[in-house]
Amino acid sequence: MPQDKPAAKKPAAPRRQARGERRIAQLLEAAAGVFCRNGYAAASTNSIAKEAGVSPGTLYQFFPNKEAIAMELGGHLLQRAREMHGQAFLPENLQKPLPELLDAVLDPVIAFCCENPAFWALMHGSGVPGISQGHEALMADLLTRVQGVLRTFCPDSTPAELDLVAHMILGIFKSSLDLILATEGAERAAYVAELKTVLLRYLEPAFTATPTTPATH
Amino acid sequence: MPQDKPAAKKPAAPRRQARGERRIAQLLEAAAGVFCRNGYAAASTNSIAKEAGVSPGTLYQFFPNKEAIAMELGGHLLQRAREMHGQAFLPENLQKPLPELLDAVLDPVIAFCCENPAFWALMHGSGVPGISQGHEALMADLLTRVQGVLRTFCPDSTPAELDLVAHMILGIFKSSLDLILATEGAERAAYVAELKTVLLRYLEPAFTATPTTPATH
Amino acid sequence: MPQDKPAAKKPAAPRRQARGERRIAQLLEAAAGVFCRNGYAAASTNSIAKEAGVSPGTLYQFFPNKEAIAMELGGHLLQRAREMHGQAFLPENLQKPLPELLDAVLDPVIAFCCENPAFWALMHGSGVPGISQGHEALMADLLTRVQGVLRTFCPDSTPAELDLVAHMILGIFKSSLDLILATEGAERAAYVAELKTVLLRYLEPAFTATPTTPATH
Amino acid sequence: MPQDKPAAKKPAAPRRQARGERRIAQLLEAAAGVFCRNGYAAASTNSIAKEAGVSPGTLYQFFPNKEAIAMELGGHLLQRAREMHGQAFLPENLQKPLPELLDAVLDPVIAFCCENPAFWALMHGSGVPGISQGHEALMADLLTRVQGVLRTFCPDSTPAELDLVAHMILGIFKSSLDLILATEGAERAAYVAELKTVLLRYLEPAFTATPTTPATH
DNA sequence: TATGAATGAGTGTTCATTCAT
DNA sequence: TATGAATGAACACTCATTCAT
Repeated sequence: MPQDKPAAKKPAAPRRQARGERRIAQLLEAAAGVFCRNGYAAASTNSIAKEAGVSPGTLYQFFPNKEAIAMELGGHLLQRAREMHGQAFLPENLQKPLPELLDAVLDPVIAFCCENPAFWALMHGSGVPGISQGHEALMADLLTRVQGVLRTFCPDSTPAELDLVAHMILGIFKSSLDLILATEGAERAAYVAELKTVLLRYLEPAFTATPTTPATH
Repeated sequence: MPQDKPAAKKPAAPRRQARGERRIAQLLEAAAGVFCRNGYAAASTNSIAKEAGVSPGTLYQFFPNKEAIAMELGGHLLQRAREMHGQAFLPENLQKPLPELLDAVLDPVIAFCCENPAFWALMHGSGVPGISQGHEALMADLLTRVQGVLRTFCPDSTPAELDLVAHMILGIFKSSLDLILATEGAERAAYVAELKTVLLRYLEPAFTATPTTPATH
Repeated sequence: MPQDKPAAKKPAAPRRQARGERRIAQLLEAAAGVFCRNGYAAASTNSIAKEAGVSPGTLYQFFPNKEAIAMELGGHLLQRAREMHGQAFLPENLQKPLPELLDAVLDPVIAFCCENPAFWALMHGSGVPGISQGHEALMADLLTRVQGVLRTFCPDSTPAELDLVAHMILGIFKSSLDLILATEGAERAAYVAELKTVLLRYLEPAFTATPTTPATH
Repeated sequence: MPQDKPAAKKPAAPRRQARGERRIAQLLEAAAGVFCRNGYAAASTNSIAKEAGVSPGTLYQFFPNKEAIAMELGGHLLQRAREMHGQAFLPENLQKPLPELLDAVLDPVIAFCCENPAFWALMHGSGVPGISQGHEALMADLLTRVQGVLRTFCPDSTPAELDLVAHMILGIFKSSLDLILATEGAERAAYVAELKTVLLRYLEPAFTATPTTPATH
């Protein structure tokens, strides 16, 4: 994909685009704030423009419509989330015992969500098809990765079983994330720990049953 | 004045209201459908009226405003949900061993939510103060009940611990419900079973620790 | 006009119509109240029906539309007002000296307006063409009568002068009536007296200049 | 920062607003017309927008709601009316003999009302609280001023008498204004003259009784 | 006849989007 | 490029009027 990012060294007109890039970042930041506070549906493009300190017309110079803003924002975050998952699910992590594995996988993802609350706001019911698709793609990706991990420990499980368990894990993770994002400090840390406890206890039987003898539940 | 309102068999006036009652039911059903599909905010009163096959004016003959529709719908369901919880948490259930306890508590609640998908749609971010309050009250009630159960098994836990665990349980339940409601038939049953597995494994250590005489609070 | 009023002695079906007459009176009374409180424009037919204790459909069985209610009400009152004027402007009154003439003419009209506040409410800006016409006809009638009185005292005045003075008199009367209707008891009486003072002083020069030598202002 | 807002000659930004200012004037003019023709209540914002030749949305870019339009219109006019009263009731005017005093006070007020017919339309039953308050404040102010004038000429009157007479004067003025605004040219002039005659004759007795040293309140 | 449910055009207002400058 | 005025379809809601019973 050679035309994906202009390689940072084209001498022609990058100065012109610099302002545009800044504007876009400005607008996306404003959008993140407004989406976070009001949710996607209740966020008006005019209010995003105002938050960004520009006129509505300017906003539409960079984004064809409201959905595109959410897409761009969500896309960025999804991209970064995907990268994070790539790191979290490195083979070296997957060979650790379960508790360490959970730490290695969960901690960066939780940190990312805490630092980018708009991500979570957008993922939850933006109603934007593109976002939902992206979210679902991300979820599918995560699902695949989780299934991969599970498979290494329970190689005899049927795909349906793996899918089921992976969905449950993600569900537990998401609901815990709600609690985590709604709290701070020690309480937040307690929820993080509790999430790990839940997953540990849920998965322990399968994992400790020796990699050879997968648990059939 | 014995003929004022005594004849328990609908003497004269209610005949007129019969059509109205039917309309109200019709409108609530239509609203449930639209709320389910689009969420509360994106549901327009005109679309609800159209779905019910009546004109917007008719809708407003029975409901003073959009919020009232949600309140009526959500109120009924909240009420029934509360009743359900009352039955699910009967003392006789609470003395069963954990697996049976989970069955006794979860099954009716899950069944209720499956039969009333609009309930779940309304509870999630309707933005209607009355509904949100009702939902929070319901959640607080559930939380208290769950904590009560936990306390009988883990009488030494601190209130903060009980609160934490109760929140996690509810979170797990809610996220699983999303999966349950999104599926059908065997898959749904599998999710239900898996939810119980998760909770069982999560709570087993605490419950088996002290099968002592349950505290009566 | 033989079919105008059924002559009170037709044996056929007057019983049937009796209820209708009562309904009409009921509705008109309710309308008078609502018009008085809210004005014509802000009065809804439904609220009139409710005030009368009947359904909207019933109202429309007797009146083709909202305007007709105002017309009927205004018509009745206009009719009675006209009759009152007939009595107030009896020749015997017109020959009295000015103070007594003012008493004779003003007192019954003021009394009528105090007893029928809806009359005044309707006359002022109902916006109903028919009412406005009736009101204007009444005013024209009054104007003519006042001009007639003026002419007997100032026979040399031009029609334009008479018209001018008559309009002023009516204007003064109407604005005073607002004050009179807005007050009660002694204060109201004071306003009545003051109105007479104003008119007395305004008209005295013309009236006392002997009937033969009309004042030229 | 000397270039922040010093260059008293419209540096850059206000060019943009020029069109807006014109639109506001246009909309206010349209509103004045519609209010005049139909009254405030019956004037729809859409009809105002249409009269101004713009879309409803444009109207709402400059006014938050219908009431604000009336407030803007009425507020300006009330302000100017108050200023006019200030000039009309200058001490130098109040020491003139009654006929000149009436000219000095009435002429500018009448002229103002003739030039701004919307003022009168709005003052009469707009139902807008802000306007009604402003109108009542204006009337109270006028009342006080009139009472002040009266007191200088009739220092022995009781407050109740002054109030009564002042109310009558205002009432006469208002009803005459209706006639004045409903006519034009010579007829209008005749009504103006007649109004002065009425007030002159009404007040003469009191004023000629004691042309003593005016009280300074 | 009387009811009250039903209608639908209309109201004030919002907001994603476009356009003239 | 950036502005902010302009658009118009849509929304929540009202009310004079009609209709089925």
